[in-house]
Amino acid sequence: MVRSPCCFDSSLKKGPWTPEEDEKLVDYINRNGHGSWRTLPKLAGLNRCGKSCRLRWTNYLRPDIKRGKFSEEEERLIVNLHSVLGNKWSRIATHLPGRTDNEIKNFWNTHMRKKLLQMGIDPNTHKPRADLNHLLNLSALLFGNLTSPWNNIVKLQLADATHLTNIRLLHNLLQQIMNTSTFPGVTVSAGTQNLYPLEQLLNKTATTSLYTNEPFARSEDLPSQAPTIGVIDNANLWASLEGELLGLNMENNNLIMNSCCDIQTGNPLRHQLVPASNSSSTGTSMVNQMESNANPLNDVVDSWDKLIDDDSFWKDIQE
DNA sequence: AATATAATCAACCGCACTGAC
DNA sequence: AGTCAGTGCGGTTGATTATAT
Repeated sequence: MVRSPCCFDSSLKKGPWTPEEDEKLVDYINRNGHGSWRTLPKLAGLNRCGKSCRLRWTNYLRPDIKRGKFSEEEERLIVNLHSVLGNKWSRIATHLPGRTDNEIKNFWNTHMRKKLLQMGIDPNTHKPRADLNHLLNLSALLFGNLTSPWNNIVKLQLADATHLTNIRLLHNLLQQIMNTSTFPGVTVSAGTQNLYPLEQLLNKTATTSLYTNEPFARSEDLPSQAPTIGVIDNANLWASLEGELLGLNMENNNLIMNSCCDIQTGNPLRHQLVPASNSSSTGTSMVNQMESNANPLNDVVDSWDKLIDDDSFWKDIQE
């Protein structure tokens, strides 16, 4: 189509609006409504193109605009919405009363992108960052070791797990590991058996028995299940896995993640998060237990989507 | 205090979409 | 069905402000 001629009219003013111009625009719209944006500037006595007037009004002068810092709740909502809708700023804005698409876009590009990157999350895909260097750096967060190949349980210990970011990094790291049968950039010794991915990461060598003589972990061999995925049953420790992902605080200082895996496929069968003081236990309390043929950590990531308890939101994304 | 660099965000540009004719 | 005006949207720019050196 032919572009609006006002865009080429060099006699029209551009750049920042003066208070006088703002006043003229607000006065006019309050008295008459905006009507046709193209004709508005002339009627309002403004030497601007209609587009500029519309932008100024919708992004700045509208009376219902909420200004100031984004709340944590708004931040969470933006991340969740963005994970589903992508860069659909105007649609995201419909879920944040008083915020404009432009404001949300700016906020995303200047704050949230950076924040997610620091958390090890790709802001475009909302999945763990794939670059190897980052993942290798994460390994520095992990200490402890691989133990008990015989009972097929891998233990990780995370120092100072009070730091939410570390927990998220751990989740993301594990997801990356579970999705990777051959860890990128790490030499795998010749032979028919893959190294257990976690061991590759930590540059340890697998014992033969882990891969050849070990019975598969079977669900019936494992402790009984907690009924709901993601719910940890000790409220004093942790409200829920979902809550953790959305920023609730953890109060314990050390966690053990027990990960029971199918030794043939490497797929995790379930995970337990238990405080370090209970590390000797493989019991069922204080536990996030999962059983799934799919990667349960995918469920963790997917749960972000499910956290939006808003009918209009779901209607929106089904469109 | 002066300067350089980074962060912020209002505003612009141009393409896409919609509805009237 | 095609054209066009009006409007919406998302990416980008660049002026301003904040922070670091």
